[in-house]
Amino acid sequence: MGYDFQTIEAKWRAYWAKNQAFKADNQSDLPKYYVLDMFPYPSGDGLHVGHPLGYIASDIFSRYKRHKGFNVLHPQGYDSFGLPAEQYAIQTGQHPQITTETNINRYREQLDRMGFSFDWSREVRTSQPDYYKWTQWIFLQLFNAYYDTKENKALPITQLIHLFENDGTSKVEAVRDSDASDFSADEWAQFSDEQKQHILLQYRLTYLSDTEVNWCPALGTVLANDEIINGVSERGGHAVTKKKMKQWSMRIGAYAERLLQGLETIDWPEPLKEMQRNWIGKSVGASVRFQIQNHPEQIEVFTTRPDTLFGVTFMTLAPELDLVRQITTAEQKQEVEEYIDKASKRSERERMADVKSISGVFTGAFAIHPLTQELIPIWIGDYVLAGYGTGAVMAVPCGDQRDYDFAKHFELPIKNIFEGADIREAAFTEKSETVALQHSDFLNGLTYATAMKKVIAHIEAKGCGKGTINYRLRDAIFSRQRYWGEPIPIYYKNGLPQALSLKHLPLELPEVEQYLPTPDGAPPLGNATNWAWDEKKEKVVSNALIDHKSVFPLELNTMPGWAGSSWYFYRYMDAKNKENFVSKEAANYWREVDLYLGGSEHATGHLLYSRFWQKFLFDKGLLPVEEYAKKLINQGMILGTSAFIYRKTGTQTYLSKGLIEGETVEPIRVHISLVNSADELDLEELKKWQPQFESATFELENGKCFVHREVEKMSKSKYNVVNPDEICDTYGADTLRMYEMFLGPIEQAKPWNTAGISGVHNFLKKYWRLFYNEDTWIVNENQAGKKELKVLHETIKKVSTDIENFSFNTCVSSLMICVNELTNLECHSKEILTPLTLLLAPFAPHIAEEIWEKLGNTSSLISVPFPLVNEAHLVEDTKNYPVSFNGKMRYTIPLSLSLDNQAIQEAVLADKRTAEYLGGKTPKKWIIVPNKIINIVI
RNA sequence: GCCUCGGUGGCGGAACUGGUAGACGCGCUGGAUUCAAAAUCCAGUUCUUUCGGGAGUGUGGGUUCGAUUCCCACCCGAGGUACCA
Repeated sequence: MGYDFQTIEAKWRAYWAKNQAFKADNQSDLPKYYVLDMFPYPSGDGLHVGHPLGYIASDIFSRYKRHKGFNVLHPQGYDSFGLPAEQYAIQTGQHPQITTETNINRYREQLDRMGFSFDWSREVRTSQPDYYKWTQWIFLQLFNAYYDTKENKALPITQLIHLFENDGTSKVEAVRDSDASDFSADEWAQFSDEQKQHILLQYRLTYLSDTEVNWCPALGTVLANDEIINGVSERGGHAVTKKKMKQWSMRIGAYAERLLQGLETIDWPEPLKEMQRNWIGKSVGASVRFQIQNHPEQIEVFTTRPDTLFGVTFMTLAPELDLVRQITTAEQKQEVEEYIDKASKRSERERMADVKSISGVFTGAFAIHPLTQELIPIWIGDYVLAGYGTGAVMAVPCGDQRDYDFAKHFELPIKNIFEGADIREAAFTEKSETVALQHSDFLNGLTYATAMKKVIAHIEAKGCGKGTINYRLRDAIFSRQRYWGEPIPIYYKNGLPQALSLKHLPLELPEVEQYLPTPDGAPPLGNATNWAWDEKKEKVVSNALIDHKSVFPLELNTMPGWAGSSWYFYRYMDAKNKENFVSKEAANYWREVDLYLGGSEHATGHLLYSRFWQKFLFDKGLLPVEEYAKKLINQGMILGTSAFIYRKTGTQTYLSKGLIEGETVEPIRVHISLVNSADELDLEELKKWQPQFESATFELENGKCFVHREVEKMSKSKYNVVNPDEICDTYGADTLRMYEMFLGPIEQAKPWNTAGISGVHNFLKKYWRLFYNEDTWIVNENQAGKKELKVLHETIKKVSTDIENFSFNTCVSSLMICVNELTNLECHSKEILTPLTLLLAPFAPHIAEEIWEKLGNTSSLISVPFPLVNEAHLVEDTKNYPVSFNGKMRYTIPLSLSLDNQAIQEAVLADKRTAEYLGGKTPKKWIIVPNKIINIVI
């Protein structure tokens, strides 16, 4: 009997399912261990080979932990709201619910096939009402909370109202909108209900604000930055403009400091923490206010270098600031308008990437320097971004390189305030303690640190500024003009948002005819006819009934993708709970995720947002810990090979790869299944694939259209996914599992190729032959010899430490070496093979179970203890000469010997080969690395 | 541009804390077995060479008795860059 993986795998899959072998209990005497994967988005292409990489690793670890005697929680679910299902719906009219369900079923089949030890009784789907009920509930918790900076935590909004009633804003220390103003208790009492609501909105942790979106009029939809190439839409190449919209935001900024501090308490990869730190971008400095000449407004700037305040020779504003139009003089108006228009067509990313071209326009207005009263010209320039700080900078060309370049380019004055610094070629950007300030009034002669202190004290005393900490982190926009997302549980009364309450949830997604925005630009939910809130009946009713007395319009935006994924790990603990998002008992038992596995591409998205929600829910006393994942491992991405054709800019003409010389083109991805191995594109299939290609024209090479290939992240949206099914058919799931681990270190990104898969499959066949010779079971009861025991225990040691260190690729190598050696030793002793099977179990569970049963065990091996190393079997043979000569001047000493340097020198000198090498000379120098190596230098 | 990671044979990769670079697997070459093939097993396989040796871990410098490993500058690839998930 050969290694019949199909039969074996089917058998054990059925066995595990029937026995619910991986169901975790919320009560146990065993220590708990929670292993979490980032749940997949169920795309239409099915699971691709990149998904399992992390899932296999976490499964190996879960299985290992079970063998080590832990109560392991290893759940799985689906992040099932998202853009692709919606786009598919727009194209085909198919309800995303149906698409999603089909995709999930396919995913489940594929996941089951790979032998993952998931506890499916705890499955969650973010798009299911009984799940998003709680996502909506968390939204309401945020809506009903504000951030108190004195207590440094979120508090109920009712408490804030209380403070307002007693003392107005005088005793309030809270995070709020920058345009919020102060009032007294009397004033508060006299405000109308609407005014009060409006004020509270400036404090709530989720609030409404005006923000910009990418609007594509031709497609009639909002686009993600991802869907835009070279400023036009990826689909169809239409123009994209910026459009202002009232949107929900989340005050993540309130948690900036705690998100930063919390990183110190968790075992996450240092590079990932660094990315989050940089994303939060804390900088210490000062904000300074400049009065605009002949104008009531002031410009507030944030600077990390207030010590250079006397070096300011101009100011630069982001072109999109409203203020720009207000202050621009009549003479400059046209030039400024043109510049604003030009800048609005460039994405923020383009603007940041482009440091070479310097552009800007003078507004004609002047600011007054708060200390010298000098007039300072106000410019606009697109190197200043509206989103960072206040969108305005005080330019100090002698101390900042970008200001310097700007000044040189437009021949603006540069005032050197650094004594002895050479600024003929470049700015002096050092925070120097040796170079003193000059031409800086009361700061003259001071260096960085002291000047900073003194100038901040001075501007604070003068009331024109103060020392501040600024964070690069921006509040998170929470509205999406999409259909396939969680409805926001809000309705509008007199234009002000009103929250639903828990008993009204879930607020279920309404049916719509069209998944696109309405013709007048409202989000897709604007197409719903049953989307109004009857305050009296407390239910959703027809839009026709809206009377603005008791029936009101509901919110039309939905939540972003990250909403549902920001708390799902707690739902797994208690997935069926109808009363609570998670019960106290379940949360207190599992507490937190012990090991979280997922890609680093989520570093500043999901992994930051979920930490924010966690801290908020912790503040509310709803969760036991402030950080939800103790340890995190980033599995590297599996990269795919994408295919591109080129679209002539501004046309519907597509070019074959070889014809792009001298043309302005955008590369457009096409699905890799439409391309053959010679990189030739099937145009007929392409036209069927997406409507934009139906009427397009193609320029071909010898009648063929060739694609350009590029290696990048494997992703549905890049149309480059490879499916694991075929490999499971040909080689089996165990081979796929081991192969993906064998490919290389788990954290490293790697392009997918199947070239080496037969090696791993051969290993499993060879492993099988340790137990079977043709049809004969050849395991014997013989005692194992010294050599065999050494091989086994070396492998146990290596495999255990490697699993603990998540070094699964070297683990597989060790198992291969072990099996080779046992084959050479012709060892079939049960004493060796029984523990060896346990070493294999986490990696190739199906074959391990099968052999385990054949070895005469009556119960499944899932809960069998992992073998322990017996050091006694590892001892080296010490009869050899203590040092061995390798032909040059190097000697090595066996690891097991511990000699002091003196003894080593004596032993080496006693060796006759040494005498030969030295040829009568005396060693000049000894280099001795204990237990490793000796060099003799003559 | 900025932040993060990576670059070692024909290929995926190994090398623990600075100590014999290339473990393990693929591929390739030769052999055994076979009527033959598949499968399996054995040997070889960084490059170069006048067979003494010489060169070699993206490039160029540096530190060190010794560098894939540490430092500096650069080149190339990947991820993220705030509405893909």
